[in-house]
Amino acid sequence: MNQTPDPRHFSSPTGDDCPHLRFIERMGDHMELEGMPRIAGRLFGLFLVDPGPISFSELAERLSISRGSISTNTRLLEGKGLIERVDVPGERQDYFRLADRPFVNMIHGITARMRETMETIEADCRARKDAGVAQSAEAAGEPVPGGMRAAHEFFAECIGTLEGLAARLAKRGGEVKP
Amino acid sequence: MNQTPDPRHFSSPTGDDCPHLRFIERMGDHMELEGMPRIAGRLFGLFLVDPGPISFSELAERLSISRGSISTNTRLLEGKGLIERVDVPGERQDYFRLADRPFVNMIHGITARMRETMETIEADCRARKDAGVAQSAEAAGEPVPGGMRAAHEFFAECIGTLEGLAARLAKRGGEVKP
DNA sequence: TTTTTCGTTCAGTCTTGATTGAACGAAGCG
DNA sequence: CGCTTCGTTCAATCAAGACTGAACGAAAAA
Repeated sequence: MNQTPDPRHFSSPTGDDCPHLRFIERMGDHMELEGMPRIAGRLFGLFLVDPGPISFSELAERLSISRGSISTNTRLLEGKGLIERVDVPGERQDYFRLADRPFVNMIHGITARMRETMETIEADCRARKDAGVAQSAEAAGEPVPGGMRAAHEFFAECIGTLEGLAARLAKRGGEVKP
Repeated sequence: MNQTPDPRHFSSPTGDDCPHLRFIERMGDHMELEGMPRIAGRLFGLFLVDPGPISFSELAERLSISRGSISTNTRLLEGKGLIERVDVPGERQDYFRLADRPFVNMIHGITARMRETMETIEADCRARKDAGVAQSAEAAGEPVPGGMRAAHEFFAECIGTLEGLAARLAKRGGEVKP
């Protein structure tokens, strides 16, 4: 089955020479790099190009993706706050559109992952202190290795900085205007 | 073969109840989440706990990892500027230690990926403009979809913010003190 | 009611990439 | 020179997860 979006709605059969399709694939690549299914990235890319409400089955057609994958990945993107499910009066199908502030929400997703990691590091540091010392040779004098402290500080700093960026983006508007 | 680090150097056979080992596994998880091999993450975690020069074969022993994987992943981390290969006089083996400013370099790696994506988006935008219009229906009035512009702006903003953070960390010291 | 059209779920397939282990060349040591 | 000990490379294995397609239940339409 064809892996590239249905070119019927665009201009090029391959997609390599159409900025729209290239952009969509690019978001797929990038998202995949970030550890997300490629299809989710392509969906997001499509919505960036065409934010208007798009029906469930039209998504499947335009991207040549099985309905199963559409269901899974739209729910994934919905959970991350990147797209929204909207009711279209008189229509039985589900419709989706780009969320209000997709990029702001994307940042929140990233910081959430970081915060989770950071908190387990904190727990490890506490456990390390509580457990006393003298269990392993190389930690005799210093309860918490400098690297662990540095890692914790790094995550804290990152989270703060990114949420600052999110707040700035949100204030400036943040939503994607067509 | 055992998947957990060799507990001989620590205190617990499972690693679940030793902050050091938990931390190492945690970094493995996090790095894997970020799309990097888990082993690379565990290596990095080990160096955060024990930054001192560690020999090639000791890495294999302590983490119960094949020499092939050590070779591959140390080179990966080296390329990312997270660890360094150091010469230990009189020793035939390769030794590694934590890089000077691992987290600063980590940020640069992230921004590099983002910049790459951003630049291809820029190219798409230019191509979209140059190609004139009137090729697809939904882009008749507006050359570049708002979502593409927003995505580009987002990446630019992210890169700027993160490099600002990197600069701040570098100035503040940035290196991990033992 | 029956029929059709939805979206979801899940078992199965398939792709991708990590990991290993053996083979190899280089380089110090005897 | 052999012999050993390195680190690298590569084919083969293995595992994780994406993706599909069919089966399913719900709900509108007829």
